[in-house]
Amino acid sequence: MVTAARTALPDLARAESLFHALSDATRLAILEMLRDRERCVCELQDELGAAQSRLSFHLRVLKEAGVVTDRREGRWSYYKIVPGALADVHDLAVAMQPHKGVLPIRRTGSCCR
Amino acid sequence: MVTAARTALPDLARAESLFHALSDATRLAILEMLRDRERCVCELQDELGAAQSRLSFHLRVLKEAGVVTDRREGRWSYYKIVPGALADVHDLAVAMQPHKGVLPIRRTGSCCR
DNA sequence: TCAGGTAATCAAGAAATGTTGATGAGTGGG
DNA sequence: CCCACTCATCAACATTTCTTGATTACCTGA
Repeated sequence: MVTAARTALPDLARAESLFHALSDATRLAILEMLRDRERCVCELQDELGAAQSRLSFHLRVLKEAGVVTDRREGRWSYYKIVPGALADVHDLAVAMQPHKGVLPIRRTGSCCR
Repeated sequence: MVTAARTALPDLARAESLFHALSDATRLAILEMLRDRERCVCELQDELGAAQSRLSFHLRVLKEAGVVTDRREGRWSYYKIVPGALADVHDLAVAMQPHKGVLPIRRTGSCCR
């Protein structure tokens, strides 16, 4: 659990869920397919060779993390990337960079306690 | 599993492991602490109020993902962020951005198959 | 209205991940 | 040499995540 305290990460839960959404091969493959245009589930199904319920599961994870949105059209659901989501990932990576001005290593006899 | 095919992600496994390393609150808290300077395990332990074996577990995940490195000094192990790792995250986020030139939605009667 | 196509949801099981407490290895002070 | 300290590793368990197959709901064309 870890209590947040003050942190450079504006929203810890958001970071967790974003990174988790991107931490799976199936989901990365989906995103790769969505990079040029939106797709319906059955297209993803065909190209990725994955079961429909499996795609539904992963699409849900992506959607709940705000990485994709869906749009219903007739029988089909079209999914596309939310560009801002990847911008957020980008920003998080920047925010997590170690500070440039490297502090001198503390040389206090004992390490802690 | 999902067969890779050609993908914009240079190394899918690397992306998976990087994002997975960042998808946990404890690990993000550790990274937050390592942002200004390196730390020994017991410092992390004290500040985060986490059991030692738990920190060891998470530090290993971060290390195997190439996000941190460790350095032994006497009894202590000091961990610090590998700056290039976050640069990689940054680059991945950029590489995954949807294409700017949005292709027209295909209007071919049937969706797929 | 009915049949077939598309996709979300569910339950059950499998697999991966995280937590805890215990043990053991290496280090260094006394 | 001994003891306390730091830390990695381990086994056992708890929890979460993923996969699969079945069911359900909805839409559309005939």
